[in-house]
This record gives sequence, C-alpha cells and structure tokens, in this order.
Amino acid sequence: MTERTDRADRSTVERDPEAVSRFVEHFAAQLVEAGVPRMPARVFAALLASDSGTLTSAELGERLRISPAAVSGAVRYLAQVHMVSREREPGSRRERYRVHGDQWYEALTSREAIIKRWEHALREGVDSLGAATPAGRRLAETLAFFEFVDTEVAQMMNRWRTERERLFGSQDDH
Amino acid sequence: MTERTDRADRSTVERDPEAVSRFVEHFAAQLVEAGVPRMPARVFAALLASDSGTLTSAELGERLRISPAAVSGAVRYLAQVHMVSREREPGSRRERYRVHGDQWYEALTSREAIIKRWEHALREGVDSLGAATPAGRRLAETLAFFEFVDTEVAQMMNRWRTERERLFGSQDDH
DNA sequence: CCTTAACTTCACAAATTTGTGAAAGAAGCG
DNA sequence: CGCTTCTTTCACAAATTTGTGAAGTTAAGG
Repeated sequence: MTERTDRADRSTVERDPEAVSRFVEHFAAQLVEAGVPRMPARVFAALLASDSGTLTSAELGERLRISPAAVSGAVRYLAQVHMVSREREPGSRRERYRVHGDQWYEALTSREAIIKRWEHALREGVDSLGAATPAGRRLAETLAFFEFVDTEVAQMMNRWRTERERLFGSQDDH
Repeated sequence: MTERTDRADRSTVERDPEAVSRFVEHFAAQLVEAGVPRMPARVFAALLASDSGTLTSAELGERLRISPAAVSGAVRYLAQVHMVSREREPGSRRERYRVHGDQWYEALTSREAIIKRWEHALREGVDSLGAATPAGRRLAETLAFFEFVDTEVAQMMNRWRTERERLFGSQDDH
C-alpha cells in the first residue's frame, strides 16, 4: 500500500516519514474517539511509532508540528495516567519521554484509581438507599461486579506476562 | 408522584429523595471523571438508583432539573453505547429508559468496537513500518496484547455470569 | 381527521477546553 | 557566576462542547 521497499533490508533503515505520520495520526484518532484528549493521543502515538520508544520534547514538537507548550501539556497528562514516563537525559537538559512497553497498557486496562472511586460511590449508594430496596440491590450487584473485575484483571495481567514471554523474547524495548 | 408515604417498612418504600439525589450526583461525577459526558452520566446514575430500573423522560427531566432536550440528547448517547435501552410503553406514547442489569457493564468492559478499531490501526502500523523494525515489533506486541485481552475478557464475563448466579439469585431486575 | 401528549431536532448563547506566543524557570557549560 | 538551551507556566484567542427554548414530528385517542 504505500510503496515500501526497494532496497532497504536492515531492520533499522527505511523509515518513511510519510508512512509513520499516517499511522500516528490514524492511531491517535482512534484514541481520541475513545476519550483521550487530542494532543496526548498524538504524542503517545508518535512515541509508539518510534524505534527507540523515546523521543525528546523537541523531536515531538517537530514531528507533530506543535508548540513546546503543547508538548509539555500532553506529556504532563500522559505521565499522570502512567502511559509514558519521563527521564532526564544525563548530559543535556533535554528530557526524554518513553512508552514503557508493558506498563502502559496495564494502565489502560486496570484504571485502578477510577474503579476504586466508583466502588466507593456505589458503597455509599447501597448504604443510603438501603440494601433491602430494589435499587440498593442493583447497586450492590454492580459493586460486586467491579470487585470481581478487579481481581480477575490482576490475574489476567499475570497470564499476559507469561504469554508475552512465550510470544516474544524476554524484553524487547527497554 | 414524588412524595411516597412515611411509615414505610416494605422494602420498596423509604426512599429519601435527598439521599437519592446525593448518590446520583456523586456517582455521576465519578463517571464524568472517567470521560462520560455530563448529562448522560447523570441520567444513567438516576436510572441506576431507581427501584424499577426504568424511568420516563418526564421523570428524568424532573429529578435532574433538565430540559426535555437534554434528556433526549443524553439518552441518545447512552443508547448508542449500550448503557441503556429504550422501550415504548404499550399504551401511552411515553417512552421508558432502562438500565439493563447485566448488559451495561459488559458494554463498559469490552468496548468491542473501539478495541477492534485499535487493532486495525495497529495492524496497518505494523505493515507500513515493517514488522522487522523495532517500532514495528512494538506495535505487533501491542496488537498481540489487545487480541489476548479480547479473548480473556470474553471468558471473564462468562465466569462473572456464574459468579453472579451464585451471589444473587437468577434474575434480580428484569 | 383533529387534538394533544410526548419526544426530537435546530439555532444559538454560555461555558469549557485547546493550543499558542511570550515570559519566566531550571540546569548544564564555559 | 553568567550565558545558553531546554522546559514549564501564564494569559488569552479560537474552537469545541453543552444545554436551552422553541419549533417540528409522530402517533394515540377522541
């Protein structure tokens, strides 16, 4: 589809900026539809599509055509939800941002904090509406579901780590 | 219609509108934080906290102090993401909206459509960046993760149905 | 058929969110 | 220590999203 190759056979070569950008924008658009704010989505996609899995602020601004301020904001958001981590580059005052392979989809999947607050709100609801009322029972069941999911997801992620090991070697990036 | 006795000892009674409202607003707030638009979140919470699990458009407007238009918009949204279903009330042209017990958190959890599109975008990415490149490998792994989650979640939901049966009787609402 | 109850659509005002340029803050390096 | 390079913060303009009143649509019930 996009005209790939002719020559180029070492793995690290043949990076067509066109193609990369197309993927970045397309994938970012999907994230946006799922509720991720626009800039964070684009920054994240760009990192995902980079060979090293890390980019500096300058590189991000350049590739996405956005201001340093926008990069800063996006990265702050992504760090907060644990989808990227930031690392100071030893020499220069440059900062690098990294998609941390595993860690990020764990964040996506579990949503720890959010679920916990839902559970809390539901407990309050059961209390104040009364566990014996129909509505109270519905809330209690919903609560039970979330608690169930909590433990199941944790187990699932363990299985994934095994599966991942099986499919790909130990580590890949990082 | 509001004003339902005092005395009260049958399970269906003793609904303190104050307390209900507090729960509705609190839970809705949590949903909003998780990315659900405000009105849909409030409407949904109201349904969840109702004894029958169904409310008419008029009842919703009244309890939440919002216009019919707002109700309409919110319900359209919720129906689209399968968090409520609408049913025509046989006699009158009134419409009822219902939280369908199970169905809704299944929707919340699986997100079928969204995940599928992510997977699609990722496949394209692997193709156009090249499966042999570091970035391509990262995308491939991410893709594998989502595919893994797909099947795992399906199984998890089956287990939940069993568990639910065990905890609560066969059906509760509906 | 006409009336009327119930929901939906539409245009728009208000509120919120986004991204930017400019200025201010850190931190390496001479 | 001061210069320089990078990043963050801030105020604001632009774009988007929200919720409303009002007009439009549909169908029940005379």
